Amino acid sequence: MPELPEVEVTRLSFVEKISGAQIVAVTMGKALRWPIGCNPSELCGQTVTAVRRRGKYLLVDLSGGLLLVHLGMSGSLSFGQCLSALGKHDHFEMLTTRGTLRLNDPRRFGAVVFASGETSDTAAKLLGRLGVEPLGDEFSAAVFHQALKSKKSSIKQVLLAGEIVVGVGNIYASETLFLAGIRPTSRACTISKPRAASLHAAIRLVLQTAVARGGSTLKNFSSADGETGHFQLEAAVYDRAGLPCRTCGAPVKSIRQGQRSTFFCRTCQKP
DNA sequence: CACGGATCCTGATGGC
DNA sequence: TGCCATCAGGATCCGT
Repeated sequence: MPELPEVEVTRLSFVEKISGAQIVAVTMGKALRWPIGCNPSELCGQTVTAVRRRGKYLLVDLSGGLLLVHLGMSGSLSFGQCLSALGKHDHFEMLTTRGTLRLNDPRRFGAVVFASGETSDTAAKLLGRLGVEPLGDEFSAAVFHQALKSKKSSIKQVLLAGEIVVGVGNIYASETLFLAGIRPTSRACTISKPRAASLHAAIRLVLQTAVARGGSTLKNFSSADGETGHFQLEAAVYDRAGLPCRTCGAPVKSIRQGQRSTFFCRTCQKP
């Protein structure tokens, strides 16, 4: 499931294998979030030239356009020699000369959209408002702090919105704010420069570590309970309501912000 | 225009 | 066991 690190790890898992492949057939299952925006047969004969990532979107470059793939809340991609029939939640399948790309997405919040080019209206509508890449050079502490000044809503909501920086999902929003010692309810515009710098560092550290770990999310780690050899990646606050803060022992608080759960420590995270 | 809330959909889980 | 309510890692759209 799809936080930025998992999207990136998914990309890395098949980009080399699929690049150069020619599309042979495309099959659609039930409707995803948006229509694909072309006749699937138009994809046949096109060549996959690359697979890139922008935020949580995968950009599958074709000889005659590109496919924007989003995994939503519950989507996952597989690439290989698919011999089995389409499953109940397989809603997109692309047979190529090098293997088959499949999207499995029970909740169908994901999408596969064809765009004629990266600057087309279709692509611009989906990618145009995205903030900077958290692991790229453009994401500096100074620019981050400056951007936060213009946002009146809570810092947690600002992180989730992805208009300043992409890739911080609901889990990592709580975790990075804990690492930075910032209360999730603080208005973004009130965050001082040194605190913005702490948050900037926390975002890069957490996302970098997750990518290096193969995209495994904190959620998956905590549900893989029992003897973990991966203690260092256990959530500090996420999904730990009422449990003792790992730093100070105070019970972790749970609130809701914009219909999403937020977890934090009242002692360690200052407004 | 910036913000907060409703919304898309299915499945897992917990209370009664 | 079943039935119902609630919640789930996302992001757009709509009303104020």
